[in-house]
Amino acid sequence: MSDLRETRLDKARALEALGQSPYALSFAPSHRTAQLQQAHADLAKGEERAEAVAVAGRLMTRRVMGKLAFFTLADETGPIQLYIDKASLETAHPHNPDIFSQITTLTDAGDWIGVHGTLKRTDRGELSVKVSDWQMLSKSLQPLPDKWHGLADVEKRYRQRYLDLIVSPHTRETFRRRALLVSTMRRWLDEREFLEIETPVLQSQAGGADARPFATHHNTLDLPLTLRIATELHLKRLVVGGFERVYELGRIFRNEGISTRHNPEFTSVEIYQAFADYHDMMVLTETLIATCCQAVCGGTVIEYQGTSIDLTPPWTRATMHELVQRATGLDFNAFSSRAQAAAAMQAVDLVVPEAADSVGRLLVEAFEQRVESSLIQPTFVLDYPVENSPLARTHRSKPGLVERFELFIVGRETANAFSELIDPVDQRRRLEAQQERRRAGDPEAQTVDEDFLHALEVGMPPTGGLGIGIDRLVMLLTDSPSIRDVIAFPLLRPEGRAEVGSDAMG
RNA sequence: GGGUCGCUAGCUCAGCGGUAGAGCACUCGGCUUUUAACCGAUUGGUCCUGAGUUCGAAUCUCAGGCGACCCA
Repeated sequence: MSDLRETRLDKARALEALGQSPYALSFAPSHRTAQLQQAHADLAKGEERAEAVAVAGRLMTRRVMGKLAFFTLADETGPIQLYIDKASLETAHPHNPDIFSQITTLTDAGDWIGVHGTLKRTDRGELSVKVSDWQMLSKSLQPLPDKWHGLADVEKRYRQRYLDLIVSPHTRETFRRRALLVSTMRRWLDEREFLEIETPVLQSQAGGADARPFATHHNTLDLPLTLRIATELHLKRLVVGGFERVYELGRIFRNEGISTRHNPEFTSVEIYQAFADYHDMMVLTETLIATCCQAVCGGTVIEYQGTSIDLTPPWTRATMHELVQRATGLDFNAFSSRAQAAAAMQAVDLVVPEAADSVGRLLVEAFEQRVESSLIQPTFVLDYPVENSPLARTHRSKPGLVERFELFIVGRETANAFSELIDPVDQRRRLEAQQERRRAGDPEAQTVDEDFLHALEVGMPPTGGLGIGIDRLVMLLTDSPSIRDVIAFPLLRPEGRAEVGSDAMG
């Protein structure tokens, strides 16, 4: 409503007329509110303490009653009450008899203000700053959302996240936890001598995952480019170069659908450790995630959407074959042809998609249909079919499989790791098979990256590699049902307002 | 891509074929211990957009927009 805005602009002009800018340059708080609450917890009801303090924050509520007013001021650490007494304010400002009416009429909920004063715990027990002076720091021209109900409109919470953050403590806590998780993870890796090295986001050839990329273009070079869909192939080049422990925690872009578990840009960490295999990476994964959980949640047993999740290592390890057999009764080791596997699947009411053109791919289908969503407690699923995993090393003892695991928690894929494929000849064969699938019409199949293959020919040590989806981990540790709850600014369709072109239809 | 639901005042919502409503916020008046302050008065609308049905549409129908959830 422009009336509300106009009223507030009038107040800003009134401040200027008084010689006070509605947009201050700076302010020097002596404390944050949480410090004061803690330091003066011993102050008794009705008592005052003459310590001079300065606090700054956003006005959240205002209660004016004649010659006394109570405001709630919140800084990032939380709220504190302002006790504004007309008589004592006037005593402190003998040359400005209007100071009380100025602070009560020129401020609104949403303004940033700074105050000086002393401490007082009111008769009702609320620690307050008894205000002796005040200053507008930034005049707000827009009303805050409903102070009691907050922002219920989910769309508005995502589109105007700043409002959501102002009124929703839970949202603020989610992003604090996200930051803590990321910093804990980096510290843990840094302490173990993993080097974080940044690899290119803009690439002439996207690789390292089965996914469709975003396309863009470099003008000066007149070069088509894509945004990365994984960091894998470049981090492996760094291992070839002699860095034995590397990682990168950063943004990945995949041109795919949007859902409660998918955002087109998301954050992953990929970690590579020379001389390690996928068993080592399992230990690393459960230790790292348990460490982060401990730091973020204060323990390793947490609640997610009403279900208790125990992240205390060690976690369950089971092969995909075992899990599928347990869930369906089908032993995929016994099938010698796709037709045989497909018939067996149909006999137990499993869907057999055309695109799943091998026993291995059907095994993955059966897993996704009957097992995945039931893996609530953390579970390492081991030993995937080779045709689904072109960058993983073939299994040391099981033909047709690779040394790969995926980690599932609350039915969601949360991490993915291999004993990396370092044999350049085998790698070329696998990528060429992918290229063939791509030609046959699979837009997610991988391409042959000649420079990557050259790097492998130069020589890569045996290496364990791991990728963890940070957003899904944050969802788990913040009890968030949607990925949009853990991404500050999730991708949304632009709000469509009546377009000029549509008028022509009238 | 399919299905279900939603969109009404700045915010939270009611109204479901017959004058557009409430609480909070805003504005004005009162109030020196409030904390969802209270009491009184006022103000505030492209009922998401467009078309249709109807004497009459926020309400019914169709199309579109945006979103949420479920399914693929």
